[in-house]
Amino acid sequence: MAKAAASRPGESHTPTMVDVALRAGVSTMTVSRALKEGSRVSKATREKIMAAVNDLGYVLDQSAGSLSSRKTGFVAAIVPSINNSNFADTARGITDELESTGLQLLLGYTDYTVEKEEQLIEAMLRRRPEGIILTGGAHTDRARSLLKSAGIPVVETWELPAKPIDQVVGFSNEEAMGLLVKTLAKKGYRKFGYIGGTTSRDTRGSQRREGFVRAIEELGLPTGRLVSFGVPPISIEQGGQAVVSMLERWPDTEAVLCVSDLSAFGALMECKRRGMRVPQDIAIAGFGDYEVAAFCYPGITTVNVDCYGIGQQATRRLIQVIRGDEKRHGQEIVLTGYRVVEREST
Amino acid sequence: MAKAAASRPGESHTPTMVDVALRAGVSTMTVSRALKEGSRVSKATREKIMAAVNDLGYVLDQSAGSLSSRKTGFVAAIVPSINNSNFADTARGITDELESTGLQLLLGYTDYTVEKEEQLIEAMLRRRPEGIILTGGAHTDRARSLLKSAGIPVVETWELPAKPIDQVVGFSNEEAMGLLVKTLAKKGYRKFGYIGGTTSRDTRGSQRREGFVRAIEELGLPTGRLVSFGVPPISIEQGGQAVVSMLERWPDTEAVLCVSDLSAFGALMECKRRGMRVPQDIAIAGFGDYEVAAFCYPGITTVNVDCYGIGQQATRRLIQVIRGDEKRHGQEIVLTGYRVVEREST
DNA sequence: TCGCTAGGTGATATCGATAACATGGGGCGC
DNA sequence: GCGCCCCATGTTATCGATATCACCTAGCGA
Repeated sequence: MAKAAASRPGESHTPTMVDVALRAGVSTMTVSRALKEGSRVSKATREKIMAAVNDLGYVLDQSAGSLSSRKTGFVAAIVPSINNSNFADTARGITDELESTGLQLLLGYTDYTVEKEEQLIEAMLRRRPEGIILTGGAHTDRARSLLKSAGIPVVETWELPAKPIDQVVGFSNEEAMGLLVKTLAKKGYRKFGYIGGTTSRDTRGSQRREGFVRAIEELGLPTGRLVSFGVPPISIEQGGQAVVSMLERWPDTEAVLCVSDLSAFGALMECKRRGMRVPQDIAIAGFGDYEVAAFCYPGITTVNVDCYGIGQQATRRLIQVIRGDEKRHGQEIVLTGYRVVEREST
Repeated sequence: MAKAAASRPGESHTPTMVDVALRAGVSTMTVSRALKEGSRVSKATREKIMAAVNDLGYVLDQSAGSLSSRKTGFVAAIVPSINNSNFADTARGITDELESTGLQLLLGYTDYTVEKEEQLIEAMLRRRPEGIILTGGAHTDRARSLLKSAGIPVVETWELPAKPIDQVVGFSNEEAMGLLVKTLAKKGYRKFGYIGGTTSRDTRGSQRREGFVRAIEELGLPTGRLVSFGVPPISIEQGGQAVVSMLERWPDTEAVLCVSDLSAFGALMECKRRGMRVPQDIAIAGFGDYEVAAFCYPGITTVNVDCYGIGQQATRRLIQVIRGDEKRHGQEIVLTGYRVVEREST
């Protein structure tokens, strides 16, 4: 009766499945089945087991379960920052979509650097997730190689990487920003300025800038009005400072496009503070359709991207592969929609 | 040599520690030690092992490690919503503080309901976290009992629960809102209104309302101007709608206090949209010191609470107990600071 | 009546790592 | 020169669950 020692009365330890099995008078295998839905255990037995579980306050140990079943039930997701509401929305899309599946999320933030991303990927792979969702297509070589040998489905999001690792759920930031430029050009604006961060750390930001530059060139409009300000992610405050610098250098700028709604909002508030009329004196537009852009006054023209849907769809793709519903046909790409939302600021 | 079968050439499987050990010509125990810093392995051996690790692309399996060491390296944290920047800041405080410790975060959202919290607690306890951080002091009985029998340190945050489970890192929402009222009363405002959500789901919101009501009574000011609007968390948009309803019912209201900066911002923008002057026609204040409150125009008077610090300190308390640096003396309470930040809106 | 099927349950062997103890070889003090 | 101790490493026994296969008992058709 060596095993029974585990349930020696008076000993206070976290109960295991053996304790439950002994108390219910069944084998651990039956307990295991009773606790997993969809397996065949007679009603009477299941009730006995549930009673024992409640009496003992037993909680299944998934670490142990993962080891023998070789399935951890984890999904990893890596976003640049959770303090950015666009990515927080994506994270929520992921979480909501995972909820019914019993999979659990491991979430990490890169602070917009590929080095931190690599560290996170390595740390998370130690937990043997069954799939992983990344933001963007920029990764270190080592990260790529780690992911490759992990042998799990990978979904890159929020961009359309030139060299996808596996699946992609995203959109072209370049095109989206180009569409915004064209929409505003149609309204008659001619002298466009752009506000973004200084480095290429934020690849989506860089792509938007490229989209801006290219669209301006295609339309034959005055070029070169680019203000870089601050390390990405560029904040509300920096948006305000950047617009000042824009107006000092190019006072006749008619429309300012910003890398995100946060900087656009900062720019807008700074202009209001200085008594400028928006859009009469200057038009302002952002990117991302943050809540603040919709409800501030004047409302900010922006590009709505389906943040929540990106998370949701990325997760669905992952689940399909994990559940084996689908043969893997690599490098599948899901395009998510975007649309320009015109508001009072332009 | 049965074990050697695991490294049979040509077989493609995820390498285990046995594979590394064989390749490096040492035992798995030595590999295990080499991969854990702070254990004594000779330099030569460690290099051989690292070479084997790199050759094979080996990644440690922590599920297995957790099982034998009986330490999972997980810390669980449960917040109402990650889409609220106050809680996102707390989450970041937790993450940052965990970074150097090798502990990994399991993050979950309750959507402001105790039922969902209970589910999350149960799901997370299956992963055997070494500690858990909760938001607030409202929990179901079952949640309390699950936590008790889990035998891990618990930190409740963001409030001062009447009946703490274990440790607490937070502040009195009631007092903080009271301080805001008193500060504004000192400036001469007399007719105060309050905007908050409709239900008690958001316990911090309820506490702030109580703090408001009590302060108004203590000061002998006109009472009763309370507008409840929307299911918590109340959004920017709802703040705008609520202020309209406030002004319809009590047009002579001098100062409107909102449960959070988001609703305050919505109220402010709605007033601007209607051409009202803030603070001359109406003063507006919020709670939480969100980024938007600092940089909108006019800036919103608010109560700054140390969101990031709450996460940081909660994590520190947890780590101290986990690391055993400290004997447990239950129900320790850490008060975090708050301060009124006066801006242009009042 | 027999055998066959299927549902319910149990016995055993792992999953991949680490704790705990065992071992062996050198350095150092007296 | 002897003995002790410490460092580096190996051996063995788990950690707590589940996959797999075996087994048993009804129920049912031929």
